[in-house]
Parts: sequence; C-alpha cells; structure tokens
Amino acid sequence: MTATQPTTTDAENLLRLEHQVCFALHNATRAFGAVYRDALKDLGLTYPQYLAMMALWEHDELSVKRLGELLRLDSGTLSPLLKRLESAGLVKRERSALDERSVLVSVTAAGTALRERATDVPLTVAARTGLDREGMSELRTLLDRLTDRLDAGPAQEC
Amino acid sequence: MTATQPTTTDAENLLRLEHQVCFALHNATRAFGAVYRDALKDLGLTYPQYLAMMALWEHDELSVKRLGELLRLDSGTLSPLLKRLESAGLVKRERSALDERSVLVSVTAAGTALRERATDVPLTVAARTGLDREGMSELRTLLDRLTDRLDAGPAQEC
DNA sequence: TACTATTGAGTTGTGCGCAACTGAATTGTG
DNA sequence: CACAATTCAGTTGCGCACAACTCAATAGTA
Repeated sequence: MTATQPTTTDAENLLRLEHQVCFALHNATRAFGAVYRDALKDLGLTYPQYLAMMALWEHDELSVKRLGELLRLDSGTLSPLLKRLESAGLVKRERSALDERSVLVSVTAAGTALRERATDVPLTVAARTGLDREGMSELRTLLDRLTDRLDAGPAQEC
Repeated sequence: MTATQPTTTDAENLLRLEHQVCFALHNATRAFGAVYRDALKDLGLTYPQYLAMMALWEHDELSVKRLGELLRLDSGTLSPLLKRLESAGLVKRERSALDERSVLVSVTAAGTALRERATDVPLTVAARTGLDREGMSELRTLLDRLTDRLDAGPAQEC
C-alpha cells in the first residue's frame, strides 16, 4: 500500500503471482487426481496406470522406451508400474526378438475387456471440470506452451 | 473425417481433449518440478518444502493444521516433511501450551537466513515460464476455478 | 461429573516420480 | 575383428501424496 518503494513492491507482486501459478497448477493436478481416483477405483487403476492403458489401447503394442516417450516417464517409473499392470493380468511383457534390450508391452484379453468398462470415465471427469470443448482446448494449449518453455531450459532467453 | 457417425466422433474428440487437459496439467506440473528442483538444489529444499517455508516466512508461526489448510496437505504428508525441515535446522516444532493436541511450527534463525538466499528463486522460475504478469494472472485464475469445480464434487450439476 | 464424540498429529503402507546406478545387448570405430 | 561407447530395462533410495489407522487431548453432553 505504501508508495515509498514501488519497484520492490512490483517485484514482490510478481514473485507472489508466480508462486501462485505453480501452486495453482499443483493444486489443480491433485484435484484432478482425486476425481480420477474416484472414477477409476472400480477398475482398480490409478491415474498413471490409466494413462499407460490408454496409450496401449491406442497402439496395441509399445516398447517401454516408446511408452516412456508418450507419457514422459522413464524406466524408473514405468518398470514397476508395468509390473503391477502385468500382475493384474492387463498387460503382457516380452523381450523383443529383434533387439533383446527392449521389452514390448501389449494388452491382454482382460486388458481389452477393461477398455469397455472405462468408456464413461472420461465423460464423468470431463463433466466435473465444468469446461466446454473450447475451454479445454484453450487451457490445454496454454499448458502445453508452458511445458515447452519450462522444458527448453534457461538457455533460451530469445 | 468420415461423417457417418458424427455423434460418436464428437464424443471421442471430447474424451480425447479431456484426457489431454489433465495430461497437460500433469506434464506442466512435472516440468515446473524440474525447474524448481534445479533452482532450489543449492538451498537443499524440495518444492513442497519450499512452499512450507514460504508459508512460514510469511506467518512466522503456524500450527500443523493451519499449514495444512494453506498448502492443502494433511498430516500424513506434513509430519515427515516438517520433521525433515526440523532436522535441517530450519524449523522448530513445539506442542501448544493452550492445546496440547496441536503443534506449533516456527522458523529458526537458520530458516530466516535461508530466506535471503531464496529471494531470486521465484524470479529465475518466473523468467523460465515466459509468461508476463497478465499471462500468469490469467492462467492462475483459470486453474483456481478448475480446482474449485473439481473439489466441489459431482453433486453440483448446476 | 462421567462418558462419548471429535479434533490434531503422527504412523504405516502403497504408488508415483526422479536421480543414480547396474547389467546386458547393440552400435560404432579403430 | 576387437573394444569402447551407447542404448534399454531394471533396481535402489528418497521424497511427496494419500488412505486408513492409532493415540492423546479437548469439547460436548447426558
């Protein structure tokens, strides 16, 4: 409120606002997590597991590396996650014959069957966001641009 | 592209888009995490620890419950986090005399000293977002509204 | 005043996310 | 061909997030 040090005040507002952007992002992600947890509990899936299944439903067979590129996750996260999906009977893992280093992940019959039961999950969640198609698209574009800039590293400067 | 089943196609687009909103959110949060990890590593803080310190720097003394309300975290997350901050010497914890159930958390001299070294963290991170004040404010508003709607539960329907 | 219900912190167990590492398979290069 | 460098999965260790629980302190009530 005091006008004695306007520059400092401006900087502090910027900092506070910045803090709140990341914090708001953090909170929105966790709120989404709670909604998905509720929507997915009947299927016995967590949200990251659901993401992996979506990618596999779409592509049928993927290497761990390719799946990691799609989900932006490394093997340290994916290996145990896929192990859990496998022991749940939703997914099969086998070494590639062409390149013994890579492991190919594919959907089992039970995994395909689960897809049917998962059809209304996105609808339920979408309804909860209160966003229409345009609102989602707008927000997604904003977030993707933000992620790209954050990933780009400090060497951009333009 | 085919116009044979426009309704199904519309629905699928909606679902896909919806999926991408949460996924985009997830990715943006993790990208922010990487930036903060880098910016905070000299201070020896994680991002959630940094959030807790920011709240404590601002309020000086807070109960675990109040801190949890500010950060949207429960004791299951906060107790071990505060324990780590305490063993790092940044924070002091003591039972309230008025209500022996609650624990009051306050900043030590070392914690206050750390604040000085943390001043440029938000500036660094803000620069990396590539957003100006208006862009941040806009995004934050969108995210806060989204979080509120997601928190509200399925009983809204309007 | 007793007795029940609630509140506040903490603990345990599970899963995600990431850094750092291991080990085997493959690729590249002399 | 031999040997170093790279690639791919997996493992370990740490911290966060959350559910479900315990336990003590307090508040509410018959």
